[in-house]
Amino acid sequence: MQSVSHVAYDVRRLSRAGLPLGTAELARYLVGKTIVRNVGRSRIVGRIVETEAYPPGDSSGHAYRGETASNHSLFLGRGFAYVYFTYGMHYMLNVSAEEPGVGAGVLLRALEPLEGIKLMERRRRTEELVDLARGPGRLAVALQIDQRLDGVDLCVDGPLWLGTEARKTLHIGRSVRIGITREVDRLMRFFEVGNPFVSGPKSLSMK
DNA sequence: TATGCGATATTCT
DNA sequence: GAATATCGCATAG
Repeated sequence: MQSVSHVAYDVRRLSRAGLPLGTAELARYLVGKTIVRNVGRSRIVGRIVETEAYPPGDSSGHAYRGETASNHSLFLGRGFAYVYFTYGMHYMLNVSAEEPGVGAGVLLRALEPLEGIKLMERRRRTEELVDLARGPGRLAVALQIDQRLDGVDLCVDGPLWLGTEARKTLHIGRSVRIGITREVDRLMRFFEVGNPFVSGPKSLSMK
């Protein structure tokens, strides 16, 4: 029997012009879209099922205190990768939002694995499908993300890009964000309702 | 399902 | 020195 990881999905790159203006709008738009990681001759494809918006002026966002060497990618305009390292061991992958010169980003928090599942299993050291990319740290490991991908244009052919949806997206829910201590009440987290690959407590992902 | 803890490195105070 | 957009393992309910 053919393994799921060998199915080729017909996903095409999202164009920058097609990305909505506004950080929250982009975060919502990206739920159901795909992310494609080319590594060597193989590729990994995941369906984005959970995101968080960190809009301009939000004190929980990394761009809040202005542009620095480390958060530069958040200011490139929309559709670029912003990769950072936290908790001493985890990389996080964001998509920059807003116009060039304005710092904002969308954190990709969870994927539904579609293609390259064997590669993800190897990297994650587990064969538990729902755990491969559920949570931002796991997602980065599964996609082989590190600081070398910081600043990559996600709208051109290359090591990492955003793709069209592989299937219809049903209901998109909204909640507070996870793991932050400032601006905790803003409803800036988006997810596909009922999708088992969404991270966080179930109580946050009902609607 | 919830809560607690330790691991670990970069950034900011 | 403290905090951190987390994870995996432990234990309890």
